[in-house]
Amino acid sequence: MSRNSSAADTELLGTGRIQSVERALRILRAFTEPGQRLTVAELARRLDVHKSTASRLAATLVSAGFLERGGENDPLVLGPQLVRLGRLAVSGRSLPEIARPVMDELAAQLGETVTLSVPDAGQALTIGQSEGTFAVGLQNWLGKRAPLHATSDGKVLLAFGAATLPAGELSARTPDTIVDRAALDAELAQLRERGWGSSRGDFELGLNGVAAPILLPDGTCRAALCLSGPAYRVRSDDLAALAARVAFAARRIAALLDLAPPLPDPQDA
Amino acid sequence: MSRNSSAADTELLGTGRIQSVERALRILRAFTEPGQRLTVAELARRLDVHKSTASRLAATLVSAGFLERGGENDPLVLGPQLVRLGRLAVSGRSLPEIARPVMDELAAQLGETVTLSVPDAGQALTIGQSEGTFAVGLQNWLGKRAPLHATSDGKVLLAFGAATLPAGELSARTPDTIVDRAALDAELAQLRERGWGSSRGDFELGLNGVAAPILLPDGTCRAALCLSGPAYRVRSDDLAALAARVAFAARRIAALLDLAPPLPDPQDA
DNA sequence: CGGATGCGTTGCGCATTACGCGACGCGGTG
DNA sequence: CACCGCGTCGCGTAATGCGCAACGCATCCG
Repeated sequence: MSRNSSAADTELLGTGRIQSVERALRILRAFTEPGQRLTVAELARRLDVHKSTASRLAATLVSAGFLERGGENDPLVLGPQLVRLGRLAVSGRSLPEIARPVMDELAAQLGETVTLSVPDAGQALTIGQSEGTFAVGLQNWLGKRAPLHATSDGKVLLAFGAATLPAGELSARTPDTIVDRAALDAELAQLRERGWGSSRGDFELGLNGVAAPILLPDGTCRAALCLSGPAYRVRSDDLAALAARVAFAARRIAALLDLAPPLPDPQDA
Repeated sequence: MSRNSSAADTELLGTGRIQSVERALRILRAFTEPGQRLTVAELARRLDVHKSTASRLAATLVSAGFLERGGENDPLVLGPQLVRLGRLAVSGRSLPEIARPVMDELAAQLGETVTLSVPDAGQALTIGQSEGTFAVGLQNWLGKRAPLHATSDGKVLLAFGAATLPAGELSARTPDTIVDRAALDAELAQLRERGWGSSRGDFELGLNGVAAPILLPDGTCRAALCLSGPAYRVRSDDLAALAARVAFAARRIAALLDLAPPLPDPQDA
């Protein structure tokens, strides 16, 4: 019998991996949209296996709570067990790991590169980056630092008290960099008011960006989520609209962070 | 060969379920604590299979991103794929489903019954319930309604604007029920201030409760999370401490809710 | 009304595949 | 250095999961 001899089965399974399990997991991974419903036949097509195989895989996943069906037959949705495990999986993961899926989604939707920064040694340290879809875009900035007063994310970190400006002169990266502390304070006040920060060529000419804070429930700022791209795509007129999307994603990440620890220490009443 | 002939394998697999997949999923379900790390040998023991089998199952789960290992070998933790799927799984689930795991955890920790209520027709409708561990406790209240002014969750819904009191006299469920509207308003104001509500025998003599709001990011109140029990266990002196736990769990649920929809509608810049 | 299409499930029989076994390499401990 | 426990890897076997096809059930349409 040739069984499932179809070409290379997408990714030929390496040493010591179990076929049926890989297929089951590929069923789970087939879900990409929230609230998505997939039929057995559809899954069979995607996995390139027989209906019956997909049916049995699905039945197994359902009985373990990883999938769920609305009625007796037909629609498959992600199950409650995944809610539980998702909650657990978030714990013990670092901020960039938690933020990654959301950042990827945002970068894919808007096409521009998204970065995640935290304060470090008086600068903004980039600890996460999701590439956009354009050929022209932000270089790899992971692990690099940028001045707080000349970037959108740096300004956010300043405005929300996550970072403080080192003493001394404010260096001028470009002619448009804000070097006057009073002017900077005014911009930070406005930033705090509207909830997001921007940068228009003040770090590098032709580079624009918007950033929003990732706020913990107690109001402290944990990091800044930033979207940047060339000024001819990330236009000044669009900054507000983009900022809304970035701020939304930032709140989503904050919500994920809030899930991290379980309920508080076990001391009863 | 007897293969894995060990007794009944916990739950004997029904019709058309796939053994290896079930085992793989049982590995995932073995994780119950946040940040938990399990070794291959430990998993083999729990599943009652040979080390090599557990190793192969784990390898498959790792290669699909459902598990992850710190170093080359050794520690297994839940993987990033579960973070992604957990986020998706939350979407399209109803509030009680989302809240369930958190409520169960709280009920198990404190021993008392936890309920979830939303406003409905001028009353508080209970849409979720996790039983406590004591023999004496709240009866099944699912689907039932209670007056807004005489319960802790009802007061929360009132105070946070999720519900409005129907016109007319406030009925006295017990001698301790607040029937004076001015007195009620005063209590609601205080409730809003401190963030949680209580009820001491004003719904039923001997029954105490504390409740906290489940607040959406925009500040609106979606539901109330309530813990209740007999007054000799849920003592007046302990209400504040209990309320802190309930409020914490409520915020956790709110965070889960905030994950529900994906990023906003696809309209680009 | 009934043939046709597409869905999901179940029984069957075969051989693929996943299993248990044991060997090996490693790291920590007495 | 022997010992233990860990994780992985070949091997050979047979148990198991697969494809096949038949069935029941909806929906659609001539």
